[in-house]
Order: sequence, then structure tokens, then C-alpha cells
Amino acid sequence: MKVTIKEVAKEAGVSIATVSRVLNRKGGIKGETVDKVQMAIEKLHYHPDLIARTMIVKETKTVGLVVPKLSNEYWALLSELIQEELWDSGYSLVLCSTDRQIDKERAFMKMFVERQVDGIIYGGLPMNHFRSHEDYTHIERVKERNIPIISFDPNVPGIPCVVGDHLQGAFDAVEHLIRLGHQRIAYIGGPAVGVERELGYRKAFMMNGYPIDEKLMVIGPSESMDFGFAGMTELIASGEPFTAVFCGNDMIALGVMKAAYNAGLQLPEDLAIVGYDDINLAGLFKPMLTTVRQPMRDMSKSVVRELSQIMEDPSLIHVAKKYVFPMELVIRESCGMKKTEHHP
Amino acid sequence: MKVTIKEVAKEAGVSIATVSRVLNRKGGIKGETVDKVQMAIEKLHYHPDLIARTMIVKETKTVGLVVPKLSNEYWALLSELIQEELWDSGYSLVLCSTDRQIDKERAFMKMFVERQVDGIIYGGLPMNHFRSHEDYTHIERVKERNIPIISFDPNVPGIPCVVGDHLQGAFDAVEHLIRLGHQRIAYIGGPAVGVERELGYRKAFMMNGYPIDEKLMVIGPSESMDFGFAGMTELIASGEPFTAVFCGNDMIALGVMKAAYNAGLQLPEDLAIVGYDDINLAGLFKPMLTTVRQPMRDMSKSVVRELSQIMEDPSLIHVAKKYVFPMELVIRESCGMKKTEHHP
DNA sequence: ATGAAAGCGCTAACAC
DNA sequence: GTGTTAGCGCTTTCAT
Repeated sequence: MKVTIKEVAKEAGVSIATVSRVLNRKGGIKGETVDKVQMAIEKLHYHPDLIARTMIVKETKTVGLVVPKLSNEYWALLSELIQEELWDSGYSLVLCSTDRQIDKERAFMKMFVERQVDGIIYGGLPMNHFRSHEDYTHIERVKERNIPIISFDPNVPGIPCVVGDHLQGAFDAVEHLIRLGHQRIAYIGGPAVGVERELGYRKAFMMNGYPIDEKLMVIGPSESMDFGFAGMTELIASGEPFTAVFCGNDMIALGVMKAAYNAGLQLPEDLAIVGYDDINLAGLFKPMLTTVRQPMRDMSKSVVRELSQIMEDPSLIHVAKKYVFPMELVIRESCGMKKTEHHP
Repeated sequence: MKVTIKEVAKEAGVSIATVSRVLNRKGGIKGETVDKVQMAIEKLHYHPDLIARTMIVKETKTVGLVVPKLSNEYWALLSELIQEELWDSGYSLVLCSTDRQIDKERAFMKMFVERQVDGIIYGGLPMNHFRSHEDYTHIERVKERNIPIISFDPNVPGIPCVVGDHLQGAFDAVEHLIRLGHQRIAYIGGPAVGVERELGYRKAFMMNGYPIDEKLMVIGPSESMDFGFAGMTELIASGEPFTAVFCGNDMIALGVMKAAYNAGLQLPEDLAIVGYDDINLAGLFKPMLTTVRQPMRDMSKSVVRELSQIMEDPSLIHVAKKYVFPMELVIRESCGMKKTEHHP
């Protein structure tokens, strides 16, 4: 049989209220009594029932996290960091991976409210995945219920967000390529990594007065290595000339590298590549990947800090602050050497 | 204010018992009444409170998973697969990453019992991480409380386990190397990946009557790329000759490859490498990694199936069945060509 | 076919 | 300082 607070009380010869008090360190109790209770707890191997507690204090000390995919270093690392931060703040993590299925995302949200999670970190699909605003109601619904929610990376209007400045990051990456003398730069990415990177790409061209060749843009629904491989293979087959490619993320870049090797290209001599995210793998292979680093640690610390704040004062959920983090271009080998160089 | 079963009852003009009945599809209710209740539920946007329900039915529909690290494709993939399987069976996943800290592992277990998870999947540290049997009591404690628990991969005595046959896997890998003509084969691995792989390595040598040069064995506490890199670098520096290396896992193998390249070695000409796990990345780079594949999908399906069974009938926890899965050697490029070949 | 009422294990007034 | 008691939102006998 499960041992409850009652047994402890009897064993210690006090009332259940007293036991509850020492459990919650309320103070105002004789040291002697505290000892008696603690002895009883030890003796009976008593663990308080968090579920019963929740019924009264109305907090589960649980937060839900939604990510699109776990078998991707970026999201795996994020989940790990968040779990750690959360644990340090006394929360457990209920993890849900949607595999990019919108209806799963909805089901998870429903589960979160039924389970009474104290807060939600939403690392789900970017809004451009949803056909209409109406598709986004599962988020609204949560907000209406005053469940603290914060978005990580997808920029969700109306709720607080911690996002990276991907327009800037992509801009810097492409600008770097342009400085290196490239003009025919391909882009392989798409909605799965968000539209900002494509916009940053376009901005760099616009700012430099270069035309964009839409034939060099491979936009697809995925963010995987396989997508990068397929996209690159197709691009090469098209015969369209290009000397560099900017990838929506590092996994795509890895796929692109493989396709380039397959086609007999020398890297970085024949082709410059830049990725995005700076996952661990990025620095591993030759040529080591030039990429855009996201300050993951800072960002995850930030989401849980902000979420905690909202959990403390739920009214804060109505001020949809945005925290945008700067991205950092990490120059390694995959773009080769500058073709021209001057010191001003 | 939160809408409870009471409001629904009033709205529908029935008692809360009736509402509860339609909620749980108990049957024996007039269709008309069911409709009334359902209308009320819709109208009020009622969601049942799973927490309150739990107090009575004593199940949280929650299972806890502990893994050593999430930022490692192997565990990330496993977590993803398990989450998926669990969800399909109606369970939510509470995920905990220990970062290989034993005290964290203990704290998680404690949390699991307080939170009344219905079951636990333990993908924690192999027993050789624990100094003594006494250190393993957190597992025992859980079992004593009759909380269904099953181990994934670490072979934990006394509880059901789903494990890979790593002794066989490692044996096959090293045997392959030997068949290819190698005799000076290094091993880079250690307790983090379990001892079975080392034993498989030794077995292959023993069965072939070759001596083992302990100087070729790099045993360390980690399973990361960095460890592989450092271990390999050190091994090369030692001046000890060798023509092949068997790695405890693919991440280590990747690190080893990098170190080999750094040292100016040609792969696979100068050095044969075989990894373990067959993570996605394994097939990506040149030379594509020969490795040992774990049937992850089958294995994760199996853990949750077995766990479900124990959750249905908790007495099953006392029969510590083991499910051992065969490993499969995947031959790619990193070992080069056979030096001799005959067809019998 | 439905309602009334007794808890589940705990916390939080409110007494003494 | 400590005990008594009223719930939290739900499921489940036991009546009717």
C-alpha cells in the first residue's frame, strides 16, 4: 500500500497539518516536532504525492515543450539545454516532437491544457506552414486559457518570442560570399527553416545591386541532409552556373557537400558553401563549414527565464515581447580564400 | 475561472456523475442525455482535469525516460521514436537527460515516483559506471514500489531489459577487419558505450589466436567526437603502429576520422575504421563509414510494448526478461577493399 | 438511466 | 505551535 501523509502523522504522533508544514518548510514548528516527523518520513520511505498537492496549489511544476524533430542536432541540443534549465528551476519537461504534423501539434496543445502544465515552450512550425490564420487557433486557445506560453524561434504573433535574427544572419552570410567575389550564389532552404533566411539572402543581393536568379533558389519543405543532397543534385543537373551556395541550415549544407563531392567538385575551390546554425558537426569535416552561429545556450536560458517570469505573473502573457538574438558568422574553410583583399 | 465538471452538469441539467459517464464512455445512458452533455461541453470549452482524475484512477498516463545525453544522434533518435510510440499508446513523455551525472539520475528517479509516472524507461548509465552495487539502489527502490521499469540498453540486473547484442556486434566488426587482413587493430571506446564492445573486440582476437596489444586500447569515459579525436591523436603520437581502428560508436569514429585526416592519413588506404550505431551521419562522408547497425525502430517499439505489458500487469516486473536484438554489420567504404578474397 | 455522496492525498484557513 | 476541517475536480459505489 502507498504510504500517505496520514501514516506519517500517526507514526510521528502529530496531525497531518503538522506533517504538511514540515514538508513545505512553513516554519513555526518546534524543532523537536520537526525531527519526529522527519524520522517518521524516513522510516516509512514516504514521498509526498505531487498529484494531490497539485489539486490544491494549482501548479504541476511541469512545462511542455514542442519541437518539430528531435533527430536533428539543433533541436536535440535545444531540448537538452531547456530540460537542464527547467530542472534547475524545479520543473519537469514533457517533451513532444511533432514530426511537422500540424494535427499532432494541436493534439499536444490539447494534452498540455488537460495535463495542466504550468507553461509551454513552443518550438513548433513557423507560421508560414499554416495555410491560414485559422490554423493557428491552437495557440490562441492556449493563450486564452492564460497558460503561459512562449515561442522559441518561430515568430508567433501575439505571444512572447525568443528568436534569432535570421534575416541578419543570412544577410551576413551572403554578404560574406559577395565580398569574396561570388555573384552566382544559390540558396537551398525553405519554409522548414523559415522565410527570414531567404529574405536575408535577397536583401544582400538588393543592397549590392545584383539581380537574383530565381533559378538558383531551391525552396523545399524539408530541412534534412537528404533534402540538401537532392536539391543540390538537381541544381547541378540543371546546368545553371553558380559558384557558391547558401544553405538554410547545416544539415542541408552537409547534404549539399555530399552532392558536390559526388559530382566531382573540389571544395572549396570549385564551390563555396555556407551553412546555418553551427551545429557540432559543422566543424568536423573538410572543408570545415563556414556557418552562422546561434547562441543556443543564451537563447535557451532566455526562454526559460522569460517563461518563468510569465508563470509568476500570468498577466504578462498579454505583452508579447520579442527577444531577438544576434547571429554570428563563423568563418572557417568552406568558402576558401578571398579573391581580393584590402586594408582601408 | 476554470470550467469544471460541475458547470457542465448544470449547463446540461444533469448530475456530475452523468457527465463523468459520458466523458468516460461508460454507456448505459440515453442518447439524448449524451447529446445534451456533449453540447454543454462544447459550449463551455470544457477540458477534463487529468490531475483530478489521476487522484482516483491512479494512473497519470505518463512515462519517464532517462537518457545520458540528448545532443547525440543515437539518444535523440531513440527519444524521438519512444515519444512517438508512447503517444500512440496514449502516454506522455517526461524526458530527463542526466549528462552522465549519477546524482541527477537519482534525483530524476525520485521525481518520477513523486510524480507517479505509470512507468519508466531507463536508458541511463551502464552499471560499470557505478562504483558499487549500493550505488544502484535508486533503481531497486523504484522496483520495490512496483513502478514498472524497463531498461533500454544498459543491462541492469533484476529488471527487464531491451538490449542490443553488442558483444556480437563488436565481434563481427573486428572479425571483418581481421578478414580484411588487419592484425594491429586499435580500440577506442570505454565505459560510456559499455564494456560489451570491448569484450567483442577481445573475443575476435582470441578466436583468431592473435595477441592483443593493450597499448592499442584507448579506454576513456566519454562517447563524444571530441573524445575520439583526442584518443586518436594521442594514439598516433604514441608511435605505436596500427592499420585499423574499431570505435565504440559512430561519433567517436567521426572524431577519429578527423584526427586521421589531420595527421595526413589517407582513408581508407592508410587506415581502416569501423564505427558503431549506424547513425544517419555515418553514410554521409567520404569514406562512408562501415559500422554496426542497431535496429532502433524495432528496439524502441519493443521497449514500449514490453513496458505497456508490465504496466497492465505490474507483477510482471519481477520476471526480469531480457530482449536481446541482433546487430548488423553495414559494410561501406571506410575499410577499403579486401586484401584477399576467395569463394569457397 | 441517473443522482447522491463518499472519498483520492494533500494544503490552507481557522481554531485553540 | 499544533489540531480540525473544508475542500481541490473527479470517479465510483450504492441507491433509486
